[in-house]
Amino acid sequence: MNPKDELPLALRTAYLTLHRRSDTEFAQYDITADQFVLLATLSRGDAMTQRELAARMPSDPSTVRAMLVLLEKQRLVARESHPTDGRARTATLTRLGLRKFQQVWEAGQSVRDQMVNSLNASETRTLLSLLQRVAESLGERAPELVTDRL
Amino acid sequence: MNPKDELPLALRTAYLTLHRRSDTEFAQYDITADQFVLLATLSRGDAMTQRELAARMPSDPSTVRAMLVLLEKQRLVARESHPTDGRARTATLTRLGLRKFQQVWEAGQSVRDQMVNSLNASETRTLLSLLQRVAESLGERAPELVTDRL
DNA sequence: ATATTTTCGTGCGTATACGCACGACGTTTC
DNA sequence: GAAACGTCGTGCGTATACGCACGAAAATAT
Repeated sequence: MNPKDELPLALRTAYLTLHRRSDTEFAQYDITADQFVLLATLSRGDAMTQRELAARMPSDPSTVRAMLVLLEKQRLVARESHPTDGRARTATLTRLGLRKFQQVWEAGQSVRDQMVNSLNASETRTLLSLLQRVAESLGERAPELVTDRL
Repeated sequence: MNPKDELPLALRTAYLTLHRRSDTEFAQYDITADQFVLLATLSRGDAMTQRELAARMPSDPSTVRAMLVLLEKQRLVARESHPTDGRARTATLTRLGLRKFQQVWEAGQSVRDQMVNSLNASETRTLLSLLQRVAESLGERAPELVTDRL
């Protein structure tokens, strides 16, 4: 078995393990791991359209909408109509949402610690960089048949 | 922002990107990326209990059950009662399921290629090894308060 | 200015991911 | 052998992940 062939499964395993671990850690704050990602994204650039938010997470716009509906019920985020674009709605953290995020960021510290406690600083940087490159190379459109001729 | 703090999001982004890419690639075979993982797991050790299958994927047993129900409808897997354990049911690839898996493995080649086309062989091995270590360190139980005393 | 095209959010359908509680069966203990 | 305990699969509930089709609004073309 080539390393190449194992890579997808290893990536899947690592992610799902992280996700489970995060979910259990955040459960005491009545928040899911994915909601944490959404809150974190909002906290680093408030008041963006749902689509922009989805692009940054990254996630599907319709998924983000469903999440926003739930988070809005909990008063953690607010959606307002966009000032200039009549189609769009912007999402922002409420004050409660910001507080919640700060709390949960603290709680997540233990997960991040546990995640890297088997890596040294240099390995952490390496892993980060390799993950980013993989995501980038996969993010590009599939190499479609050349259509220049048409 | 420390690399440590970005690592979880980078892992998430890389995995979700891979998952989306795989889903679109496998769609023409009427199969999802996760179903591919299940078939691949079965193909490397046929006739295991649902729980064993779940442990190897890795996934939740109840998730695996739902997937098996769907795959059984498509005649790709079969479930039989365990020969000795009256509780358990074993899952196996049908002949159709094996053929399907072989086809889809071919189709997945392009995804795996695209995934590593920005990495050289050494980097691929490094990434694989780092991912495995991260998964391992996260897989252990959360560092609970020591209970030796009790 | 009007017509075409693109973009935004919404709503619906399906598949995963997981937790939890239940009944059935196995294993262990006494 | 009977009772206690553990393990397997099932069924249900919730949250994500995504595709697709729709109407509304913006951007573009003519």
